Amino acid sequence: MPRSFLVKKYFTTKKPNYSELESQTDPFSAVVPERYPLAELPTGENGSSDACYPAGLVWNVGILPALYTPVSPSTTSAPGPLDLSSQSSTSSSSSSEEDEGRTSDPPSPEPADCFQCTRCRKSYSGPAALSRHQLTCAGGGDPQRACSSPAGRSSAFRCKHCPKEYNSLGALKMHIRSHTLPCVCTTCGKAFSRPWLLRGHIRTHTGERPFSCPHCSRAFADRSNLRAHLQTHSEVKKYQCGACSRTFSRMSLLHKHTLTGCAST
DNA sequence: CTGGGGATGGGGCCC
DNA sequence: AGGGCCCCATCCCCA
Repeated sequence: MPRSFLVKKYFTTKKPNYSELESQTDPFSAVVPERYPLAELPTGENGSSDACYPAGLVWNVGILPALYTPVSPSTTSAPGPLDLSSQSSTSSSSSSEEDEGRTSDPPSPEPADCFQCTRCRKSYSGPAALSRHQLTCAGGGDPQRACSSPAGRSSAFRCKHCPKEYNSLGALKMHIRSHTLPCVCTTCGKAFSRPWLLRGHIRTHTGERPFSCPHCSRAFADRSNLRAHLQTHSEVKKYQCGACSRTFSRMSLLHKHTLTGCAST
């Protein structure tokens, strides 16, 4: 089943009031227990502006139901592309090739994306999209691949915690959050790089499950998990074994299938 | 062993 | 320019 049921815009209303979550200089020292090791905290310019969660603030989950509406999938069931054999299982930073398989939207046989990044070779449909991409393009985020073009290589912004380099301060700041983990759960002290990650985590405490399956009674706290679940309702699943044509709801299952020995191989 | 759910991380894009 | 969201990917665990 294609994920044409995945309507892109579920949220028509605006988000939680993040002004509540303003600057806390060091949320970790008092809140985070030892069992949640944190990356080394940067001082000054990098750390302070990244804090998003004031000590003592507990998310008002009461506002969430109004913000998250259940998925209302379309009922289209045209079989989608299943050949995902080129997907990598190990790389979390998608390469340009992998990026083309990231979505199960029907592939355009002749991509209209004729604006190509000279660094990472990703294609975009318009100059604006390309321009936006190039603000943060570091060759896919992989330092090994970053801006290999001699002319294009600027690497003006380098993370001081790891080898990653970025071409914009904004991209670097976002990356640094993965080191500083400024968003701290006041319930358990676990820290996250982004507010929405924390929000999802807090649902594990509250039990809130705003994403309901339209085919059964199950509900999920996370949209991605609902999406994975919806695969289980589909007869033809997204990931197909190239050898035996058997389909799987998850790539990990397909991987297991191939590794443990597909009967057709 | 397989399939599925829970939880989480990160890049890209939209506003 | 930056915040926030979307989507994908992956790991872990359990039935």
